[in-house]
Amino acid sequence: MLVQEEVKLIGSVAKFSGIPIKTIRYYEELGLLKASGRTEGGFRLFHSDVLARLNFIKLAQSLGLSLLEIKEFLDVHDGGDLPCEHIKTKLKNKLIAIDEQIQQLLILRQELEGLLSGWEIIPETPEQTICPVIEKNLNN
Amino acid sequence: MLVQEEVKLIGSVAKFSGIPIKTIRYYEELGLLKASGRTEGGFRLFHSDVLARLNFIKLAQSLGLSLLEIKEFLDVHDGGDLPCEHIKTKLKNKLIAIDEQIQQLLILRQELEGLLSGWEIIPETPEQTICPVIEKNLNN
DNA sequence: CTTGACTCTCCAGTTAACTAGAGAGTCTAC
DNA sequence: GTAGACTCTCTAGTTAACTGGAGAGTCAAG
Repeated sequence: MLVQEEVKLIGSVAKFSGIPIKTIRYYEELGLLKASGRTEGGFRLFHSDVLARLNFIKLAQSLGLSLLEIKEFLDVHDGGDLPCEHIKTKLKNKLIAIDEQIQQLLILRQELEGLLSGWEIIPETPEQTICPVIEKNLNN
Repeated sequence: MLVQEEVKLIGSVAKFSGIPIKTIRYYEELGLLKASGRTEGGFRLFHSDVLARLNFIKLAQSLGLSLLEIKEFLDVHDGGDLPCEHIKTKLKNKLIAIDEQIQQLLILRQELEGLLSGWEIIPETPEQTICPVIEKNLNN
């Protein structure tokens, strides 16, 4: 296999992941990340699987998970002997929360689409129309 | 009709909406809310449609909109003569963002479900199994 | 007209998640 | 062996969205 133990400095990781150096260090400080080692002089060394980790963090974060929640999942991944039952419950709750979130997003989506289509109907009324909108959001 | 001009003090609004007094005042300060008036002595008076407004804020917020974004929508609702074209674009972008968010939520949902079902397979292994999980999240 | 619950403003503190800057050391390429 | 780019730690600042407390005024019931 071509799997080479590729090792990167923090700047390189930042570049590849699109996440600022400072943020990476911050994540390390929080325990979301670990450098695989240091150079003689103290520079952090990461191997490239940290990129996947950072991606996961980004994804999870974009979905509204806090860094703390994310850390919990990652800690489990890292094979600590954590209270599995506890985590499992959390996972289940998260699943439910996600379902709710999806439902509400669908609702909002529909509303916004309604508003937009309402707008589209009047294609070129120069400057007269005052946006009639959003009312709908308030009637439920 | 039975529409009575019901007027509430802030404490009552807080109670009905489940939103703390301080937060309501904070929202007013940000311009998300307006009191319909004040008593002689300076107590805020709200009529009850503020509850719908607060609900909308809560919903939108739970979906990841910032108070600023929410304010923009509410401002339009309140009939200011705002740059409609601009808001329209924002709305469209928000729609797209919501779609993406839904997609990613579905992905994460699936992943989490996979993890959970993996767990469920082993119903009663006393204390031996170390959670094998989340790995999947890191392999993409 | 007093008491107790409620509200006011103002100011300061909190949490999460960064972000900026100083001052100093490290690495590498010439 | 030095210049320029990179990295280090440490401290402190920032933004969003609250939250808490002090000190004082208001309201409604008895």
